[in-house]
Amino acid sequence: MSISTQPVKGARDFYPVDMSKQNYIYNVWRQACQRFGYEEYDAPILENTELYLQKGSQEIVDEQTYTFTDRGGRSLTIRTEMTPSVSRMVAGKQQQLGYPLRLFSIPQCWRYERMQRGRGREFYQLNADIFGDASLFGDQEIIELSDTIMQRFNASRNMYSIRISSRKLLNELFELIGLNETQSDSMRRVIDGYHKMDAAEFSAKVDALLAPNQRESGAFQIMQEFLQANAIDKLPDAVNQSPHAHNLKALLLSLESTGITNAQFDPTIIRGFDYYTDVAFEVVDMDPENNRSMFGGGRYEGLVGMFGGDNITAVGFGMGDITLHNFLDTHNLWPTLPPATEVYIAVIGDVVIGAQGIAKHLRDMGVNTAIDTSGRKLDKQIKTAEKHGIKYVLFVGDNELANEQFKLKNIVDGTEEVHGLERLVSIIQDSRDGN
RNA sequence: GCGGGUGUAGCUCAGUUGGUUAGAGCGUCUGUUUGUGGCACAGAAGGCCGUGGGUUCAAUUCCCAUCACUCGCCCCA
Repeated sequence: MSISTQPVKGARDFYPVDMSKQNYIYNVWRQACQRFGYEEYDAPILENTELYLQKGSQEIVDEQTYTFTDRGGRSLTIRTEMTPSVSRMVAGKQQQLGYPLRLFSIPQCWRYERMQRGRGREFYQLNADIFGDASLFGDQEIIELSDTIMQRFNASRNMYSIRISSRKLLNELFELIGLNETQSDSMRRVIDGYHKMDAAEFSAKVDALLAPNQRESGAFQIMQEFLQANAIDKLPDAVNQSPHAHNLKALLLSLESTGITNAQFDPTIIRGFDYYTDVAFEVVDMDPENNRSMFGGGRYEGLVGMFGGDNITAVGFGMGDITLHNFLDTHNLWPTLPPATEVYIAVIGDVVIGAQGIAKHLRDMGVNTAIDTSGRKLDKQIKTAEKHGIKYVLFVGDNELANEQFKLKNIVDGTEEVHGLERLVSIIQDSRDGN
């Protein structure tokens, strides 16, 4: 019985080809965030389990996390998301950090999920947040950053849609029709599944959670009217003039004025996380084959305050790499990602030491260079270069070393050129931005 | 938690209505080619047919169990 070559269930191996895709994603994320003035941070992958137990979410910790007891008897949990950690960090140095504080990170996270398409257990998730800016401009900026990232992945506006809602508006509505805490929770769940049910099922579920007097006072009609509002100006009269509705209108207007034409009000946006308190949004893939919510975020006002000290409002979003992979796959948006190695030196005969000198020379001139010291036959050396996707092979033998003229072969188009090293380096440099 | 599918060569998969030495393509290695890959030709290596049990003269094939992988539903802080 031999040891399995498979990674742990739900975990991922990144061979070089996969890693270059990951790095492409990380680079787009990082550059977009930095362009908006966000600073990178990181936190440990392990946290005290209590960090995730704040909302009485024992069940979630038990069933969907990697939790274990360490040698010191502490209960630790591998992070399932970054928001609790970053809130902890901000709370820990809240007097020293300047506000508004813009932070981003690309953490590896783990959830003990049941496996299915588009859902592994290990994932990487961009997290970007603004702390200490309560204005609507913060919400706007976070959504604009999300959108910019989609644009940088070469998505066009008909490929995705930004759906925006407001917890506070929803709560106002619940209050208006007289729902208590329990009823509100149930109602949120019904709304969350609104698109998956037909009218009869919906009315049955709503009826089930309403008290008779609420039913008579027209609560059902108001809910229905609200959920059918596919634009912000179609809200029911009852909440149409509320300050939260005004905020949403202002937000949508300002987004549109920055060119984001694919943002719209969507009353069914709930977000699974219950720490969101106000504006919440989701970015949805419009492809009929992959029509699903990809990522989202919103404002959360209570997390930093949990650690004692002052509360600090925050707005942010999280974007996972797996759903992004699906998006780039279905819309065919992956660019060609050449390997970092630019030149592969094929050694002819017994001149490895001389060839190493050439390799050093190339490296000193800024060319990423690998050398074949295997002593294998020339055709095998070329084949290895091809297999690794390396564009150029440089041949080094006795003659070349003697007269300092080298043959550079372009494996992609088969052309060959013989020059001195300086000239060859400039050819390589010229080809970098081209193909 | 519920339901479906699949386990045969490094990879993708055939196949055996139960019967001697188990098949293909791709890949790998060798050679044609002792200084030039992709094409072609010739050859080679590589399999407890997932694991355990049962039926049988005989099981990779049929039956049961088990494990692994996989897809969908539920869930998704």
